[in-house]
Formats: sequence, structure tokens, C-alpha cells
Amino acid sequence: MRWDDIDKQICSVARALSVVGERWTMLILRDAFLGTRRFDQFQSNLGITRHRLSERLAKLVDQGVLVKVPYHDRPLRHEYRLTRKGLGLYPVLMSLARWGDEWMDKGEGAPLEYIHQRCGHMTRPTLTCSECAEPLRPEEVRPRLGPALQDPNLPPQQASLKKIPSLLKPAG
Amino acid sequence: MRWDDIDKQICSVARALSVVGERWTMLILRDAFLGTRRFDQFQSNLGITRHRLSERLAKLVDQGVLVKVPYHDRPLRHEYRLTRKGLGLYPVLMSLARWGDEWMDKGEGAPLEYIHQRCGHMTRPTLTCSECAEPLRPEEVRPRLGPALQDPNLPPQQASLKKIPSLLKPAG
DNA sequence: ATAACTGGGTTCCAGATCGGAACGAATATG
DNA sequence: CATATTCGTTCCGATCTGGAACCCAGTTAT
Repeated sequence: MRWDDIDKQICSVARALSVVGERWTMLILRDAFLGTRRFDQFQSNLGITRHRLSERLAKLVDQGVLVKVPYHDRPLRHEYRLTRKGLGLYPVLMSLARWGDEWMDKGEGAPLEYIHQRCGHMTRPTLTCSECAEPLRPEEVRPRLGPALQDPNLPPQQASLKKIPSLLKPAG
Repeated sequence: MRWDDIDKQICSVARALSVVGERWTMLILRDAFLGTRRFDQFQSNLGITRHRLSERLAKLVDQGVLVKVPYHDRPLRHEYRLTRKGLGLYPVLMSLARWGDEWMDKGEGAPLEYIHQRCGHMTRPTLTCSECAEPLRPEEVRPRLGPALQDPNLPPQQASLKKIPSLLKPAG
């Protein structure tokens, strides 16, 4: 299967990755969340080539993750800002950052720390259950087929997705 | 900058992506979280080529995200299981899935739903503050330099990371 | 008014990565 | 013995990537 076809899968992870799964895209968004807005800023912060950057930005705009907002005319200039859809990726970026902090630390501690201004404390963002507010542990969550996979006449190559095996047992 | 050098950045997102940021890797992990363990299962569920799959699995094992556990000898066979480091990626996968559910839905509802067995309810996993337990909104979180970026003699090309601009203002 | 600069791209090309299909090795099965 | 199963590896043409050069519309400096 070609990578460009992953968005045809009936899987939210695959669909999400079809938008943000290419090289650089997540790093562009990281910078956007830290306040970067202009082409040249992105380019010099990231060290991505101009070509790649304009390609990625165009796709993100296309997918509604960023918008081009004019900030100057004559000459016309735009900046790129996160939309609501883009802001929705905050948990993804934060979770990646937390994992990197925990597992990819090179002995010098975290690059960034985060203050939750609402409560004033340094926070370690945590994924929790919307219903009981406990931290979500993967072995306590059981997936089941949702509406999109209950349709009895699915294309057959998607059938494998319907077999959700017993849930993960960690190694050892 | 070459993609293979992103792990040299002092940035946890970049470091995390150096492990899980390649094509297919996240989808392999999605399957692993759903219980897939064997080479052929991964291959047929994902539609990835065998070559690519063995490459990705080897890297994940190398990075300590998966382990090869023998389940049969003569002939020697292994299965791939998530380590603690791998299980730590659960929030990333879940956040991607939630974003896909919300923004990439094609009108048929979510592919999967999740029951939190501890409380018995269908859950919508939410990123919250470890200190006050409120859902984390990006505009309420202020990043600041952590230990790794306070070192006064950083390589100069990392300097840009030290300028954390004013925080994101959404578009419009 | 001419030159140099700035922001925001696009073009070109060599080299790296990818996808598809065929091949291999080690054992089990008939 | 021939075939199947499982888990890979090899090979090759197609695609994607990185680096550098080029372009274009205003703007400022001389």
C-alpha cells in the first residue's frame, strides 16, 4: 500500500497521520504552538529547506490546520496561524514532548517546562478519563467497534480492523 | 538540515519524532496497542511492505520501544511486544486517535470507542493538568526554559529555541 | 535612479527513501 | 519427496528529499 492511501483506512490514527504524519510537519506545528508565524522564522528555526516548508505549509492550510492571515499589503504578506483544528493537536504535541522528556532525556533534564497559568503550578500534562478523571492506563482501556466499523458491508481489506485482539500485555 | 539530525536538537518533540516520526511507525504501534505481535499480522493488517516493516521493527527494538520475545524455538520465532517505554506512547496514540475522531470523521462516526474498565464508562481521553486536574488549554500554558536550555554555552544554532515568543494567539 | 535588501517563495538536480515483487532459509506437514 | 508457514532479504524502478540557485515585488540606502 502506498503511504498516500493511508487516509482511506477506517482508522482515526491513520487519518490523523495523513495530515500530520510527514517529516517536519509536527515540528512546524511545535513552532506554531510556541508562537512562530512567518515563513522565514519557521525556516530558520527548523532548518528545513524553503521548498519543503512551503509544501508542508500549503498542505496544512489546505487541511484547515493553519490559515494564512494577511498582516501587510503592498507588498502582500501573510502569516500562518493555528486554526481551531490546529489547536486541537495540542494534546498530541504535548504527549510527544512529555514522552521525549521522560525517555529521550540525555541527562540534562527537560528542554522546556510548562506552567499552567490557571492554577499557577508547573504541570506534567496527563491523559485522563473524561468520566472518572483517573489517569488512563492502556491496560484498563478496552476498545470496541464504533459506528464507522459496525457497518456490515465494509470493504474486505478493512476487515482486519474489526478483529481487535485481546488487549496488549506488556513484555515480560 | 537532514532529517536524521533532528535528534540533535534540544527539543523533546524532535527527539520523540526521531524514534516514532517515520512513515508507518505510528501505525505499527497502533496495531501493537491493539494486540498485534507477529510480523505477518503487522504486515497484513497494515499493508506495509515486508522490507519496510522489518526495518521499522528493528529500529523500534533498537530504541527500546519494542522487545523481541521468543514464543517458539526450532524454528526460532519471536513476537514483538511493547516495553514500558513503548507503553509510554499511549497518550500520543490516543491523542492522535481523538483528533482523528473529531476532525477527520467522514460522517460515519468514530471507528473505535473506548471503555475505561476502571470506571465502566465510555471515555473521551482528555489531557489534564497534573496539579489541578483541569483540562489543559494551550493558551493557559506558558512554557519556560528548563534545565537543558538554561546552560549558558549552548551551541549557537540552538539559540533560536531559547527565544520562546509570546504564546500562540489563535487565528481570527 | 540604481543598487542592495527583505520576505516569500519556485526550479533544478543528485542522492536517499520507498513500494512491489521475487527470492531464501528453516522447519513442519502430507 | 513436494508443499506450506513464518520471517525475513535482495533487487530495481519510482518517488521524495536536501541543498543551492534563481525569481519577484516592493523598500530602503546611496
